[in-house]
Amino acid sequence: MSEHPKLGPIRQIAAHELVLDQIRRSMDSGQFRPGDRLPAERDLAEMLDVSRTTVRAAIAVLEREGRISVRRGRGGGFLVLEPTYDPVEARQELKRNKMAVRDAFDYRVIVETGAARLAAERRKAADLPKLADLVTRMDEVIKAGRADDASGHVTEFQLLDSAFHLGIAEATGNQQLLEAVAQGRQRMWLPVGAIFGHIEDNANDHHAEILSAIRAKDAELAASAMAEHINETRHTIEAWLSR
Amino acid sequence: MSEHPKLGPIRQIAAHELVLDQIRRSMDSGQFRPGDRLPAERDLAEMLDVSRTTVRAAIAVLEREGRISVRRGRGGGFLVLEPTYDPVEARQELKRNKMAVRDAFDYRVIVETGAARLAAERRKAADLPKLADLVTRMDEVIKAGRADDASGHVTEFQLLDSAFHLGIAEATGNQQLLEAVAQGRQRMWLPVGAIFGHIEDNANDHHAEILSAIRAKDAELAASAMAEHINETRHTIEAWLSR
Amino acid sequence: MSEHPKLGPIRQIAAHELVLDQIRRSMDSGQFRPGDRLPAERDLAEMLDVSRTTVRAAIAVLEREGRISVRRGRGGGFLVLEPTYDPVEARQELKRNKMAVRDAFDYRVIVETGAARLAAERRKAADLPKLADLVTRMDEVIKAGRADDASGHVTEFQLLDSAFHLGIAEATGNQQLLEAVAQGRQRMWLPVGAIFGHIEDNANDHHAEILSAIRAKDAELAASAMAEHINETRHTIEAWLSR
Amino acid sequence: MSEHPKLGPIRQIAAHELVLDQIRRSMDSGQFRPGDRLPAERDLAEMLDVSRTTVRAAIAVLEREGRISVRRGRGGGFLVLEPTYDPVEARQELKRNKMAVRDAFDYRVIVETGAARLAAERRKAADLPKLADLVTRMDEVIKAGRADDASGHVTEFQLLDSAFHLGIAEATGNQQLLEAVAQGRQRMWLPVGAIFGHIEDNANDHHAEILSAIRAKDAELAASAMAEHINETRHTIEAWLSR
DNA sequence: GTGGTCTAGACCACA
DNA sequence: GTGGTCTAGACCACT
Repeated sequence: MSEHPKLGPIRQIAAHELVLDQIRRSMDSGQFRPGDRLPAERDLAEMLDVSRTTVRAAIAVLEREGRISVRRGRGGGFLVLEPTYDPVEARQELKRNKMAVRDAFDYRVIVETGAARLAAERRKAADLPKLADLVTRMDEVIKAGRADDASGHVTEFQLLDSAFHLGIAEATGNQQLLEAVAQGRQRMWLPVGAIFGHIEDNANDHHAEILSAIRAKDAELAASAMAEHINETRHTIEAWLSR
Repeated sequence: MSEHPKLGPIRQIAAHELVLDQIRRSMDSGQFRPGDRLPAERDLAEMLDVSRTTVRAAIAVLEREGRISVRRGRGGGFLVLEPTYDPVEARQELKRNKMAVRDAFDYRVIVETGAARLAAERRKAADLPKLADLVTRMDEVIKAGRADDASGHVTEFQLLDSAFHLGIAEATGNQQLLEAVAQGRQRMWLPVGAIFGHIEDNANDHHAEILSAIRAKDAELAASAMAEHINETRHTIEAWLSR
Repeated sequence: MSEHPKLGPIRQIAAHELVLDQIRRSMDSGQFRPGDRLPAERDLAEMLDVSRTTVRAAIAVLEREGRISVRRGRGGGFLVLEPTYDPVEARQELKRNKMAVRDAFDYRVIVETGAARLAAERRKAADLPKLADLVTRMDEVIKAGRADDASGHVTEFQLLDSAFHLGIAEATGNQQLLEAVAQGRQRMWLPVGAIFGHIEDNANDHHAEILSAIRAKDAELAASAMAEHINETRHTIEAWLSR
Repeated sequence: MSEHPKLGPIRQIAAHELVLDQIRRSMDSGQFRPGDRLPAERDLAEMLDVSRTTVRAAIAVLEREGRISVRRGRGGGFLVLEPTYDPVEARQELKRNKMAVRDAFDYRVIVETGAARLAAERRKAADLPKLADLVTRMDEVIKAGRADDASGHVTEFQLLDSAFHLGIAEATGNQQLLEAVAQGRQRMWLPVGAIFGHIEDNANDHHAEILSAIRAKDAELAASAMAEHINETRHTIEAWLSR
């Protein structure tokens, strides 16, 4: 009945390391992809709220790693390069990714299913319109054929989808849960690199079902619908990873 | 289907702030209580892996806050003081704590129940002896009457209990889940300050039940036993908070 | 027995300043004279291995100084203007130049005489044909009457002459000496502005004499012939400066 | 008769490169030797008139090269390390050094002998006392036995000696010559690394002889005494290099 | 309008 | 009092 915080070693991380992490993660997660340009040095500095010097320290590492190429002058910038391909490395990477996907979905199923159940119990009337609106808009996107995007960029559908799942977590009124859901979704994308842009045909049907259960305050139905929904995504992604 | 990591502001924290946080948390969580002495400066420095200067910076803040008293010479050290009592502050604090406990237990129920279910499905034979041993040792502690401890210090039972819950998470083979369980337990204790040392009479019965379900690979039983166990702790703590 | 390099201030010079210096020096030394056009911006940029922007920065200064006039469009370019004449300034300039000429020739006499002596001692057989060829070609130029050139441009004779003197320095096998000779010759021309194109009648006789001494490995003769040769040039130039 | 300055490529050198050069040269020339500490970062910055950042860029290179070791905290600093010894490299280095010494002395003999001759011709009465004083002081140093110094640091004698030779160049009234003498002396020390601290027994006798010739305005005697003096140093150093 | 470099000053952690 | 890091701003060269 414990698990007290003990006094453990302090690890201070240099700001430029943090910057490096963030940029790397952004590239890994497909926010910036080969052929894209990173924001200008000055913009990165502002977005990250650090000085240009600090940004440069991180950029220098990325350049040495061969992940970006730096060009000067107008129209220059940081060009995201194709990752160098090493078959052995790639196989290990795939294996690591499969494990990561498994872990991430274990976590998502548990956390989001729990969140859906709790949301069904605790949701306020005011939580519903926002969620309903998101479902409607996702429907429109799908009908307009804008859902599939081979480009791998963050699609309109993905943004709406994300807002829906986080919206449910928000309806639980539990901040910790909201963070956990966000984290779970983030980790899900890391190994996939967001290159994956496919949407299951019935994804939004699931959303509607979940919403309906939450509206009806049917906790168990909300939970099971969410579980089914996430597991479907899981299978799609696992199949894609093994393609 | 999104939630990409975006580039957000970097926040670097000075080492002495981190030290300060850790010491504060240790005092808040009852690891060090009024009348105790903190470890010597050099020991703190070594434990935290920072220089003595840095420790001093943190200590100075605590002294200014009146949370510790610094005494020099032989028999000196850092004496933890009684927190100053402010009734308004205290009431707000209580309210905040109730919310925090609610959130923490929401989270624990979801995450640990999910972990128990998964552990029942995935556990290997090798995972069982360790868990069984912990249950046996907790039994001994209880029978020896060493379980209750008004001192607020980390008790033998708490350590074993913690090891048991984390052991289950470990049996899922999912690192992310293990971290989530650890985090949930840690957050549970923050608002309680670990001053609370009471153990429910039947806590270890629950443990045995959970273990038995996991051994039998009965996922649903493991999940429900875990849920019941955590909810019981929840009620005990909520009652104590409202005392 | 010392004179160690000490740590002194670093002075970094902007690229456009260096460009400015070079262009100015070229004009001062008569490589470009009033009425001439400087090479086109893109050509200057290429010759100097800098960007056009940088060249423009230098050009802008020259224009402000009234040393060139910038004309746009076809037939445009950078027209080198007549330097504005100021009698007081001119007299001071002359005096400065006389001193500079004296210093430069002190240096040349010392360095090139030493180089000639050393060349006579160390020259390899392979060094001789090249020097002999240069003497022959200078003879031809003189006989063809192409030696005198009032235009102030770098003449054929001057190029050959320079190659001869540097060739001797090269025959010593001492890089430092070669640099010193090149530097001495360059400094000699700075104050004269190369407007001076007169060649002493017997200049090439001296060259032949020096070469002969070097061929014979007669160090003292090589040295004295070189000294006499340089001193003759010195007198010619000093006379011209006082005209 | 030319050697005009032509338009050649501009090479802008980053400030930190210049800093690097200076520090390296200082170490190569023995101003800072293994076991010494370089001046503190802030002091270097001030001495070199650049910012600490710029100094650090240079220091980082030296550290990567393994030429210095960086220590933090009071009493820390930049420790000059023993150069790593590589026998093949060392032999090549020796050969390069022998050539460099030969070149440097070729140059010194020529330039300083010329300077001595010119000084004898042009010296003013006011030039003599300073030179005489230096000779006297060197005598004292020798008699006091302070001349030899195995430590390799810049010795008192070396400083006086340097001042004497430069003083002669100064007495010619020719700035260019003064620079040339300074440069020659500097280059002489580079390959030797100033580890060499031996003084020839009769070094100061030579000085006295040279001074006496200059006082007497005997140009040829001044020249020949200087030549003999420098050649003696040359042999000493060449012998030392081949030890 | 991009990256490249430098500056001056500050705060920090360290010994 | 040392090096380690960051900041805010500036100027520069390039495209």
